[in-house]
Amino acid sequence: MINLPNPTEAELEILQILWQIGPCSVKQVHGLLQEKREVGYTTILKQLQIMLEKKLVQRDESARIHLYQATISEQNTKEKLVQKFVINTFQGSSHQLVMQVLGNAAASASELEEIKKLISQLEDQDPTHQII
Amino acid sequence: MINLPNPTEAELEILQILWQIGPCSVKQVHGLLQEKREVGYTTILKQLQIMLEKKLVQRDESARIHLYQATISEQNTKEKLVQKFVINTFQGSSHQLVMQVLGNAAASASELEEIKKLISQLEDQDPTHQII
DNA sequence: ATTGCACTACGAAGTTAATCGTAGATAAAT
DNA sequence: ATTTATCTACGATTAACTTCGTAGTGCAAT
Repeated sequence: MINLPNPTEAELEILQILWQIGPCSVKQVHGLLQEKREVGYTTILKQLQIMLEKKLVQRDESARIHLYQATISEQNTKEKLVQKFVINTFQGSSHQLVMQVLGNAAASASELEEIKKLISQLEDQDPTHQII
Repeated sequence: MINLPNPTEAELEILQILWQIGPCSVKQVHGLLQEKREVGYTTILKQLQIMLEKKLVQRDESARIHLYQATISEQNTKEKLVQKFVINTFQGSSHQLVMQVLGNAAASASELEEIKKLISQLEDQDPTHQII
């Protein structure tokens, strides 16, 4: 379990697709991205090749059309990205980040409900188990 | 009120200092950063000059030692950075981000208390005022 | 078998970020 | 007035990201 580099912005965009859909051909990935923005086919091909070098994805070459799939998990990757973001932007205080998000881009009632539920669960745990 | 570019990582590091301390000389900024990591004096000087071009900071040149201060507010800047991060990483769902942070890097009891208080306030507002 | 299509490989260019060295200018100290 | 220390200005370098064009390869269809 070596530590792979965090994905870049463009790489993350591709990973989101792979996480959602599963193993994909270049054509598939390109097709889905194309719906959002103009981008060349070989651009995506090259990105996937680079991601392969970085071991962010692996590929099945058994068929002529290679299939790519993510080697890093969505959950774990996002955790790391959040962690880095919190350090850069909020000097490590994830609490500050939460307050920011809740305060400004608030949530709908049902979403607040969900968050409250999660907080209750957290409070039921060992209260000395402070992670922040 | 033109829209300035988001600060880069290195720029944000400097801005945090300016926000915290107020107007600073290059020497001051460098001194504080030096406590955290090895970095050359002219690196910081150059950064501040670039940030000046980008209008992220302004400077007082009346004395020989120039004093730099942020032109963009901490609150507004962080809002934009969070927004961009949420789009890139959580496809725009800030709710997902909050759940992630609360779930993984949980908070201390007092911090959860604070968050709960904020949620109550939000719930007391017009419930149709959904922003997410 | 030949032609055409779809896919991969590879190289190259354009950008932006980040870092630092050298040189020049100003003030302070002798 | 020289020398020394402190700042600023500017250029150059390096590395990473992103993008795409061209070329080559192999399958498929005539």
